[in-house]
Amino acid sequence: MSATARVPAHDEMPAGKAESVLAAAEQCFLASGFGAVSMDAIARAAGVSKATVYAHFASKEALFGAVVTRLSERRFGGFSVDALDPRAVEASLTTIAQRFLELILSPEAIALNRIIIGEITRFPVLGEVFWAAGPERTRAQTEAFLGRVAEAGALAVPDARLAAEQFLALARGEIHLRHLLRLDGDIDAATVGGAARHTAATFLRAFSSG
Amino acid sequence: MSATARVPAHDEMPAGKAESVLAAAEQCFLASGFGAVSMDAIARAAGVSKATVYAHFASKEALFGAVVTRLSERRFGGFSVDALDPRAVEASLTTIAQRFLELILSPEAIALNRIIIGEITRFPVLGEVFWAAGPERTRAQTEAFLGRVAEAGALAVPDARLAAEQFLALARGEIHLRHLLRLDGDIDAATVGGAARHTAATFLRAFSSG
DNA sequence: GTCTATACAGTGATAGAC
DNA sequence: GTCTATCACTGTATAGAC
Repeated sequence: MSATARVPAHDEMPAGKAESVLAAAEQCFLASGFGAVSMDAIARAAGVSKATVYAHFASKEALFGAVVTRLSERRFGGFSVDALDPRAVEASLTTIAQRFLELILSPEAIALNRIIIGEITRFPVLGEVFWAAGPERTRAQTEAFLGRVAEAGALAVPDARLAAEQFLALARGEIHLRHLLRLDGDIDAATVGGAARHTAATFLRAFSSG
Repeated sequence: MSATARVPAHDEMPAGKAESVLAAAEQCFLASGFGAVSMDAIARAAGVSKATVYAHFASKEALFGAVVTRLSERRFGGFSVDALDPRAVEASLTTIAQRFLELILSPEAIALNRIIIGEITRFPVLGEVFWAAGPERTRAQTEAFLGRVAEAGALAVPDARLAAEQFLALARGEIHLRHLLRLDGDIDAATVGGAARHTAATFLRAFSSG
């Protein structure tokens, strides 16, 4: 055995060791959850010693919280439907459903959702963090869009918030739970497109102004 | 079954220690998940020694699998909508949505769902067990009911399977995820009733035969 | 701050007496 | 089958050198 220190291959970011610990912890936790990952494994993946990990994060729980919070905000922060045309109702609704499905069915989002749900008893606050970054944001965006649609007179939407919840529930369908349970493989573009069209069609029938 | 009047010393465990281990493990796993529960804690809760636990279950994993399988089937086996009238569409759909919500939002079902999702990476087969006992069963029941409704001409349902999925997705809404994330307290009868009525009303607008 | 080495508690699982 | 006592191992967290 050589005494030379092993340098991790993809440590190209000059953001310091704290960042590399955080990145390594992200990958480990997403892959295996909280309980199955040891601080040794995280330190090894980050290319630092365990003492260095503890120099930046007080405990495994604190590190987990930091990882989940950052991941939630980074993952769902980009969802926006501001640019869609409220007069092309069916096309825009189909696009919203498709973007929503691609977001929540992405491997990273599914893995994040799994570990939060699984550890919610131990980390109750993470539920609120995740909700604010994810479902709350997508719902608010959709609600605002439906408000613009109603203003344009293209649909009859007496309660935009309820309608947005129902639209997203329809889009989520049973696919989301099937992915959480590992019953379906990776996302298929055709399947997502079909689900998005079914969602928009059913929603339109229920809320058409005629 | 003997006719002799032989009174056991303790009425607490009429079904033997294997059953009491299973019952204790159910409570422990539901309360804290897989990783946070030790075999010592289960043995203590069952009132037996750890060696007795291992005399009946080969490993912690095997015990966990037995618990989850039994719980899934016991919990969701009773869901049936055979007795509902397909001509009283709105009332029957509201009842289905209400029963469905009461089932999936019950504390036991939520806790079961949590630990399965959280440990699905370690126990992939449990996803199939849970799906067959829960979502698959409720969907098949609802689909059969919608088939009878379409036969009676009360609704236009070209694809009963898709319609059943959409109906249950609408019923699940965002409440289910909020409960999984511990964001809502125990179920409120008025809230469930309201959600069930909204579900039935929206579904009826989308699938009315007129 | 970062490393090596280690303290200390807790875990799953088993041996042997009864 | 059931118990008590114990094993081998892994985990988190820390002490002390540099």
